[in-house]
Amino acid sequence: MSVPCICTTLRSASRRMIAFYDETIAPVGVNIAQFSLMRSIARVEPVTLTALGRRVELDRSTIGRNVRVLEKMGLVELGRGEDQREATVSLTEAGHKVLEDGAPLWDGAQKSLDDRLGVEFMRQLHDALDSL
Amino acid sequence: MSVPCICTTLRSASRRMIAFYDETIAPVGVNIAQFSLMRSIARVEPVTLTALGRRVELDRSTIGRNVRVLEKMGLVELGRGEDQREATVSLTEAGHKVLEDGAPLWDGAQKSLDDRLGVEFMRQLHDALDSL
DNA sequence: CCTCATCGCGGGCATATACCCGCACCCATG
DNA sequence: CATGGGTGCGGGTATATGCCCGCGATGAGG
Repeated sequence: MSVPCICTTLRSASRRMIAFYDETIAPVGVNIAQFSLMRSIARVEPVTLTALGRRVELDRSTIGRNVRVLEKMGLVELGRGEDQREATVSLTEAGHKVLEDGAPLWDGAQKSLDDRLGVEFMRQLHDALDSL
Repeated sequence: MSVPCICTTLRSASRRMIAFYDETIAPVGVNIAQFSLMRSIARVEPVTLTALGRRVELDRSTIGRNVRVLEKMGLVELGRGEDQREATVSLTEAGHKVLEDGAPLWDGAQKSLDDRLGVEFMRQLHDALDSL
């Protein structure tokens, strides 16, 4: 009866981890969701909102809104694809700089978790979460 | 380099699991966050917002807002504690009914995951997430 | 009995996220 | 070349969540 469902446990763990990573990455001025999205953009820029959404498994409208916040921060710029319907996103120089500066912080967070819980454990957890 | 951090993986898994549970529990008219919160309330009602927040590790203001949504839905009712500052929450009859009706759905979701991934795997995953 | 630090809340602000609607654009078919 | 189905987006709506500020209630000291 008192056993919470895996969903609740997962949500809770997710919130804790987000807080941890947000704090870690804060010095460069973005949160982990933004940093993560920017990393995804960097891999395929320029990319349309829909394509990006499919890659990161987020609703297109979510991508659109999150990207607009990054645009206001001057970290990404929007453009037009050949297809006039498409809106494309690319990182600005400032955006690339944020990724560069954030990388060591991000690595540090990852490493501190690996140290605390073990690389093998983290790898297995990673695989387990992907299989859900 | 292409290895996403555990945080991203966790957030992604969390979103998928929320979608799955939301769909499962939808017939009773609430989402998994609300259902989960109501289960927590049921265990200790009546309870103050702050105390509830501490129990479920959510910010008090988040609790307040989420509870107000449930109140508008007629599933919980707010009251005053002896301490005039305190706002207390309890489930209404309708609220208890939702928990009752939702329980088998919730169990079904849990079971389908256990069947697909194995009880032992789920237990380990659960423990792993709690340790984060 | 009167401060003053503390505590509990509501409300403001910002982001993340999903779903739905309507508009504009593209292209294959007739 | 005209039309209609499909596609990409923006905007509206709603929930979840955190942080911060200010107000009112409490209670420990003086």
